Amino acid sequence: MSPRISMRLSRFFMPTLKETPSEAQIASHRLMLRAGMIRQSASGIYTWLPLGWKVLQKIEQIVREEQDAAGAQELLMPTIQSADIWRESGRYDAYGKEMLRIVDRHDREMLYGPTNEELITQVFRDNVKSYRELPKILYHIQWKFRDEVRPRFGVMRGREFLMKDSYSFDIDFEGAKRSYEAMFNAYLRTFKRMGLTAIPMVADSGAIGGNLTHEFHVLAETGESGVFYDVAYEELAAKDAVDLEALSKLYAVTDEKHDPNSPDCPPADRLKVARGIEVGHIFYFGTKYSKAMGAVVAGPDGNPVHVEMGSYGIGVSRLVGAIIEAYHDDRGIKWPEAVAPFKVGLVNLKVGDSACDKVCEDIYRTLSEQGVEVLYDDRDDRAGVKFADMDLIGLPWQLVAGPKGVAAGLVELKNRHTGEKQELSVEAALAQLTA
RNA sequence: CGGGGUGUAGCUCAGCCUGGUAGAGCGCCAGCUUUGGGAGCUGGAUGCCGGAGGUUCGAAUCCUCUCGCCCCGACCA
Repeated sequence: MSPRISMRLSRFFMPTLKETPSEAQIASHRLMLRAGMIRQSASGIYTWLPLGWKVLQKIEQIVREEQDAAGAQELLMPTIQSADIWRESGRYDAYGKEMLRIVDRHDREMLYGPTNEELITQVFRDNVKSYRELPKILYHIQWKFRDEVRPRFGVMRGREFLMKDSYSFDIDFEGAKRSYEAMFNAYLRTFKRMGLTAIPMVADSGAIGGNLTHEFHVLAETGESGVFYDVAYEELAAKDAVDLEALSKLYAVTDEKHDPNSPDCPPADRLKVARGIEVGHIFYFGTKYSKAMGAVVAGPDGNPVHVEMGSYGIGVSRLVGAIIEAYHDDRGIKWPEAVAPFKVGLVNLKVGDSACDKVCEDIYRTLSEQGVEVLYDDRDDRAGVKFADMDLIGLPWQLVAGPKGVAAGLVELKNRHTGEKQELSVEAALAQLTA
């Protein structure tokens, strides 16, 4: 069954809000509630309504495609895990109250996974025995739970969140480094496809252990952490083929690691100061888990080798908020086309007027048949309400048909990003939207 | 986990100090008018005033306990 790509607003479950719910502080949270994308179900836990769910799936799909393109293979691990494997790695006690612990009916200790290193290591060690099967990068996109003391900012800092996590397995450090670089590249491509400028920052490896690690921060005025980076980054990142070597030499750090006296720090006129939202984190951690959990393969000489591992996370649900932080104005969201829930919002200004109805129905059918996702506002409502809702939900294109224009054979096409409007024939509008 | 705030209609909030028949705007329903940027008029529905206990003739209002949510900090993808 092919997915329904278009929708009539009169039937679509999209409860928009004119006023801002008092619980929301930042733009993305406010707009997601107002646009009818999410509703909070408990602190830091959200229901994704149809509009939000569509965006989440678009983002997820881009992440998936870039992981696949980088040679990673998708699988799906469960949300609930046994405490046993976490005892093997030693993290069951080390992980604090952020871990949601559960007891089943047989009094077995379980937990809702905050991450999956243990589980993937178990799967790997039970099924891979030879270096010949390496390298491998396995990933899944699954809901995680971390019982944050203080959830906030809507889906940007929820307790339940959707995350893509990949795990690489290599026979030696050189291999692990290649895997790391493959993921590094995939991340740059992934965020770029979503219209985001994501800067890899030198990150503190902290408790995870390892010496290769980067955080990817999306630039947004409302970002939670301050970031400092070399202006040269922007020119390099704008190119299609990213020069990793050059890029990795540039200065880019979060505020807690910023050191103006460091010899690496560029002079003031080349140092950019901005705010960022962390949307990805990659790190190499060597044999930390393979040693603790006995993930061993036979090497070329027949002797057992502990595999070299790395893990690579992307906050998929957080990205929805991050993109809105980067793309909105005081009227609402301005989706980049790649992640927009629909490409076109078709506005019938006078439902019931036979000429308007006919033009809109024709456009709706034609675009849908050509694979263009359309949200058709066929509600019997006032123009102001329709324009306000369209601006709020932020579809990239608004195609407006009203009695005056239709009589002259014209419709209006508005670009949500630029605000630019053009009057043109139906044919010309369709041509532009299907190009 | 420390500090602060808040809970009254679907949403935003008033009422609480000083106890006495539960309110406004928006939204929703019906009708009329209106029709290119969140319309106007008329009529209507909607609340265990977060929960439990207490004081009182009488509690949204005072007291005690409790739960939820939000903000600041510490923590985090």
